[in-house]
Amino acid sequence: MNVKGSLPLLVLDALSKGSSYGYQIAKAIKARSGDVLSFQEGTLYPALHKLEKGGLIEAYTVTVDGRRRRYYRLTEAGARALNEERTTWFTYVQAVNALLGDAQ
Amino acid sequence: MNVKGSLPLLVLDALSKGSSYGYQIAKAIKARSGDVLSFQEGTLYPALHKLEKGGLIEAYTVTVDGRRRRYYRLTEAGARALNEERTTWFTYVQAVNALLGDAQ
DNA sequence: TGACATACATCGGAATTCTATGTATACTGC
DNA sequence: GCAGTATACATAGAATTCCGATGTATGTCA
Repeated sequence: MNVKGSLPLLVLDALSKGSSYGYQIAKAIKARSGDVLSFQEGTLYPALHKLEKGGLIEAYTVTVDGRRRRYYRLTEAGARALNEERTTWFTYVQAVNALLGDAQ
Repeated sequence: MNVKGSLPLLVLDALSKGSSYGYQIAKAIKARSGDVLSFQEGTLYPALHKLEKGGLIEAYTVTVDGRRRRYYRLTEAGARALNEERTTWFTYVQAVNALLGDAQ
């Protein structure tokens, strides 16, 4: 299950903890969320390309054991966007929880 | 701003507090959330039709002051769906917040 | 009479995600 | 040696969700 719109936030957050690459980001989000969050490759790679085009992340290629990895790191603009998206997220969640009676 | 996917939950929740109609539901969600949540009519009405087709809500028409209102009430299936969606929502939010470090 | 609010509805487009598929390499077990 | 699985990237097509625009119609207030 995924709420549409939260992937960029999760990717930016993941990269704020250190550079990483698509396959690893996907595994990390899935594992660290106890399988609650699980984005498919067909979702993740286009999202990474879009963030790169928007200048929020930048890429460099590394070959490890014959396999090519496309590492991404957060740009300054990406760090700012992360802060904004975090704020937006918490504001939204708080609003929904208030309507739901916040019974949890 | 809206996180896609949360509208059915918000509509079912609104109707769990009493029967209402589209225009009023939209106003209520917007007002009660302090303008944080705001769904347009082009979004809300199709969503109501879909929930009705799915048997989660049922409609009856009332005319007040010459204006027709299409009231909706929650069905039993709708009440069950609301409980499920609430649980799903809180599970999802908890997972995202955990990844974000829950700094709020 | 004109502006605004109420109340419904649909159409077209944009954005996001999933499923499926394809390419290529490395490792493990048989 | 070969099959299966994991790693690692990518794209195409379809479904879903939402918004903006537009349309219809009525009531109220200045």
